[in-house]
Amino acid sequence: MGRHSGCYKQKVRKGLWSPEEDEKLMKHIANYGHGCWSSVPKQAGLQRCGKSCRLRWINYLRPGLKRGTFSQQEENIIIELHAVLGNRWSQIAAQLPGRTDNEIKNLWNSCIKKKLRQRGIDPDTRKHLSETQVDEDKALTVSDTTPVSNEFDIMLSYPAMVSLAANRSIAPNQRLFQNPFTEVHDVVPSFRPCNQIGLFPHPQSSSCPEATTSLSAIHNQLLFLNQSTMVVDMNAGLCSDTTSTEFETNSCSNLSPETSHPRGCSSNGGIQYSDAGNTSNGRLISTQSSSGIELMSDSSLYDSIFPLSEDPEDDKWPEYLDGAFAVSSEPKSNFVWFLVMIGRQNIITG
DNA sequence: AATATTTTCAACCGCAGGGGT
DNA sequence: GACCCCTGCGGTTGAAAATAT
Repeated sequence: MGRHSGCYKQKVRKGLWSPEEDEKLMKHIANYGHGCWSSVPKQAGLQRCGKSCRLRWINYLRPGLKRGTFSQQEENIIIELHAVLGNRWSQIAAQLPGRTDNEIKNLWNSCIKKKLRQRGIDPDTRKHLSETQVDEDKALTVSDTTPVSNEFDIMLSYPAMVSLAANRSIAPNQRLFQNPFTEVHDVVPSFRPCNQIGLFPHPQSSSCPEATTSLSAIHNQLLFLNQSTMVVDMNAGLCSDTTSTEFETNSCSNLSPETSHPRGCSSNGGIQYSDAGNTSNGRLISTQSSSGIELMSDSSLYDSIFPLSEDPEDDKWPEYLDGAFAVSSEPKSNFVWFLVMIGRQNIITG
């Protein structure tokens, strides 16, 4: 099972692609499409295996690919999504149009990991590194004295916001996006990331405070979100009849429950959860199977996430969140928005 | 300017799942 | 159910480029 053919059957070129090879591949796909990748090299006159052609196309030749360095916002999104999805690069890439999973993986391994360590965060466990560990990392990269941007600081605390939202321990008019390692004690004294949630343990808050209320459905969702058992149909987005464009183009402050909440959607809205047995080797298995856990038994997920609120203050919530998700031109995925709205929901109902 | 070291990133590799037979 | 083929994913490698000495 699984042994890919082609590369073993004949002598194939390896290594970097020449411009001539690129041209052949592009011409072939432009004329005939890729069809079955295993037959592409032969048809295109390339001495490569189909797998190599596919990779070259996806990672380099495919139209619509962004080139160049990642923007700060893109980095932020990657950090957020990695906090929830882990090394599911393809799913992260699906939220960043024009970026490939390979690119994102490389960025994470070469750049973001380093930055996180320099901020005292273990990129793998998301736990705070000991002082000595931080010192070691800094010593290893002593040449890199560039201060981390404010935006980066802000986004480092985003997972904490999600965690915080789950604990319902912050009032709407409090600043949400603090650097958890420098300002949190002064500005948001009630900030208590909970290890039970586990997204962003505060260095001085190793124990989870007692639950202020019984676990809400949303809290449960957050627990799910933080586990490898989450299954999200990224392609479906949040709602079949609500395009991502709607989120991308609407100013957050204009988002009212009536006009923008995707009411009338199917109850799962493209998001399913499965039990732990539905993952394999850390991979997600998208499933509609009946074994999936239905999140809300008597109301839709959307009713929970996007409640009809009587409080006009509620609709200002997106404004509070703008600090982290500068609205506007940057693509804002439904999934990222989903995370934001989970936080919003908890605060509203908290 | 030459060399050593580090970083970046394109590409490879092996594995797993899906679909067809 | 077993086998084969194909695609897709994530970890890893290693050459090229950048930077330091």
